[in-house]
Amino acid sequence: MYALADCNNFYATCERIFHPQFSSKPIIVLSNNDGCVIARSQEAKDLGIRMGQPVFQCRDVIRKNNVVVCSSNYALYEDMSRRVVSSILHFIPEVEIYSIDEVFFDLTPVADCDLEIFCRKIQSTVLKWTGIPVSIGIGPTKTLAKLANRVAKKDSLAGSVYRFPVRDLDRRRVLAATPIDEIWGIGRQWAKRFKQVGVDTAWEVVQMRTADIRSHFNVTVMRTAMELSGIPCENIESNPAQRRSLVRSRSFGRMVTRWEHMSQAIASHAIRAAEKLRSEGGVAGRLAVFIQTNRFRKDLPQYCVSGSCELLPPTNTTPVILKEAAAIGHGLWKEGFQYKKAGVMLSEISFGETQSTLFSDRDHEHDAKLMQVMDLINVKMGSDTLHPAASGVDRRSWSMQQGSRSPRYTTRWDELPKTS
DNA sequence: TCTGGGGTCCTAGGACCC
DNA sequence: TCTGGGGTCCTAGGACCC
Repeated sequence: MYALADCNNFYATCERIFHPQFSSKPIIVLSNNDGCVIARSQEAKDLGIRMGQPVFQCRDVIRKNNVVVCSSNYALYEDMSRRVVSSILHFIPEVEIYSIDEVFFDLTPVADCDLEIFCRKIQSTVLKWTGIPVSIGIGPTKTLAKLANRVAKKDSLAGSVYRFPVRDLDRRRVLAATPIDEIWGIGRQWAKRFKQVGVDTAWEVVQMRTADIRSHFNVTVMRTAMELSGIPCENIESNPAQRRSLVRSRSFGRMVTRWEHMSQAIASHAIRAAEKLRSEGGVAGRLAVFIQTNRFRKDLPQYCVSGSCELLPPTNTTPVILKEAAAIGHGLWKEGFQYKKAGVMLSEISFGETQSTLFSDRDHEHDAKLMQVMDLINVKMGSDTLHPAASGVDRRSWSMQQGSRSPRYTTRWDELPKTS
């Protein structure tokens, strides 16, 4: 049996923990640049504020209902997430961290216990230790655990923990009550295709012949269908597969029209990407840079391009990546457009021993030492304490906007919560 | 005026090989 | 008039997830 623990309204809950005065108010958290709504408390959901909705579209609702608006604070959410996971690890030896607010685990080690009572114990402990309410779904496959989790959240009788039923009749009832587009792995496009062939619920998916699903869809959808009928196709991945690519990108706070600013932004993304790669001990064999205008401004000329180059030998050295990124970016740059976004992608990532090259003029030992010192200083004194000048000193003309970010209460000494 | 960021997997089609 | 069969590798694009 599998379980999925999912934090309720995670980002909104994190904000509330440190601002108890918001506990009864509707509260939303915005994406980077304060653009879209990416998390809502129950009260905000009840007001009809949609997930992913641009915030300017719901200004009226926000004003009329005194909705509390927060910029996103990932330093805080990531640290709270870590605390939730370590609380769960007190009960179960291995978990799969599926996302910042979801954890899968295998219940085989505790098969003798009453699984619901066991999960309720986890639930109450996480709440006590972190302040975060979690809902837990239990099922014979990950897809069914996910489905059970949805019931745990919606059904007030479930009390935040729900086990997918064993009896055929109950099984059928729960599956029939699950609309096609709420199944994990079935998004908008597949849901549309299912509806076209007259399939609207999870129960109807289970009734289909696998061969028919395979021919109408693909193997991913077929696996989902099998999981719905109780045949596991996915295991718990407690050792996450090593990453294959890494992206750092941001929309600009204001439109960028000068190469000077664009080059700073590209440099800054390249620096962050290389830093992240080093922190994981990888090297990249390919580098790509992209720049874009604002796709929502149909009235403005659009320009959306990317370029890439091989990194030989594969590297994680900032100056090397920086130099290549600047060259690619400069090749893409065209005057006369208003740019909205830029980013850097590292791919063909490998770990451990890598093939060297005969004709390199770089002193790799020296590079490694330099990067180590730079990373050490930035970890100790705060990120960006030491950085190449290419990313600029005054970044106001392109850096993102965050009107109301809460302090990084749990990860910065100078932002600790104060009591009086 | 204002619209996020970061990933994975699968498939089809083209280039190329013998 | 009539022009094969069987592979691999790479890339772009589409789907999904949070």
